[in-house]
Amino acid sequence: MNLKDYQTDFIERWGEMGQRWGIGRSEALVHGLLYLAPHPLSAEEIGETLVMARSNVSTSVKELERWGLVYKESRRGERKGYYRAETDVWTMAQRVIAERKKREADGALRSVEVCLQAARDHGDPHTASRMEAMHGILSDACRCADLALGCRPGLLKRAVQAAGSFFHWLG
Amino acid sequence: MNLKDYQTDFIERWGEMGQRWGIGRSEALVHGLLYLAPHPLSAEEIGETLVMARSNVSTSVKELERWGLVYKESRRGERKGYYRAETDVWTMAQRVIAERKKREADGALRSVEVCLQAARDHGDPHTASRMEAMHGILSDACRCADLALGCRPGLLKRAVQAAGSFFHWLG
DNA sequence: GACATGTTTCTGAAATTACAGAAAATTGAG
DNA sequence: CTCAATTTTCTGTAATTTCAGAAACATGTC
Repeated sequence: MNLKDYQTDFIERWGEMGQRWGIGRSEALVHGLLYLAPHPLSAEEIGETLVMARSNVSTSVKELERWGLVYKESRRGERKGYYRAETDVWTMAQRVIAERKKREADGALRSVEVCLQAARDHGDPHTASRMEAMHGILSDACRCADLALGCRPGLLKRAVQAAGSFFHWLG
Repeated sequence: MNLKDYQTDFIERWGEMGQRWGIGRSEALVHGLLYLAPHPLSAEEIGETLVMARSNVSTSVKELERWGLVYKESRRGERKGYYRAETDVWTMAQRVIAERKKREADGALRSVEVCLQAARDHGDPHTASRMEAMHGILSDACRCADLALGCRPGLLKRAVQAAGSFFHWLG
């Protein structure tokens, strides 16, 4: 695929940002390209366009499929796979929230639970109370994330926009 | 400082988790220790307890101070500095939100704005519309974060807990 | 001023991660 | 089944990141 300068620019910046969002650089580049592409692209096209090894493209699209940010399409009479990005940004947001909750909150919550139990068993109220506080906020955050994940993207959008507008209105 | 096994366990798990939250491993270890510690600790005590070079402790506490997760205290008649962690978990949450918004959202928003302008200037409506969608959700997310950052920790707590309870009540 | 204590910056080594290319496996067509 | 087109896994190298220790820098005491 032939990219304009400003598209290349977007994709590269997206690659940078992706790393901060917990997506690998290569994956983010592929995602950026597919997000802009008007048609699904084959692995070969992706690799050529981004000057990236095929193996790397393969790993990246697979990971993006796991996130739910990219879909593979097959065309009859062709064995080549074509990839397209999820283009609904609120659905994308849910996919990212889901993945990050799993990585960042669920694990932490379980760890704190284990340690909290140990602190209680050893009769250490100070340590236990610190851990309780941490446990409390982590489980609140998880419930909040589940709330965002349990609704249709359109509802999430309205909720977030309502909250934002309210804030804007406050000053 | 002498740690119990379950405290060491917590600190190590915290070190692991911290990395996923955008805090370096060493920094997270130091933070975990200070969060559990009943008294402020000196750099030396921190280094000894965690078996970590002084230089590393210095860098870590400085970075944690920058996040607003750790405070330095001086005692009169002593030149040694003592460090204590912020222990209010909702204040901690705000500090983390603030830092991550800065890293993850603000930069992305500016990048997308630049690219969107370029796409419009080149008369490319498809690319522009994709970028507009992305710009929209990023600015909504920023407003939402500002909402969480602009209130006292107690209010944030109530809001998040209310949202969570509502979800819980839904099933 | 000289000295001691505590802190920060610099530097290089070790560990980790990212990725291109090669090799292996899979899949569909005929 | 056989062959060729794709995809995936494996492997070694390059780049990045992390961090201990050394050196430089501050700060306070006498």
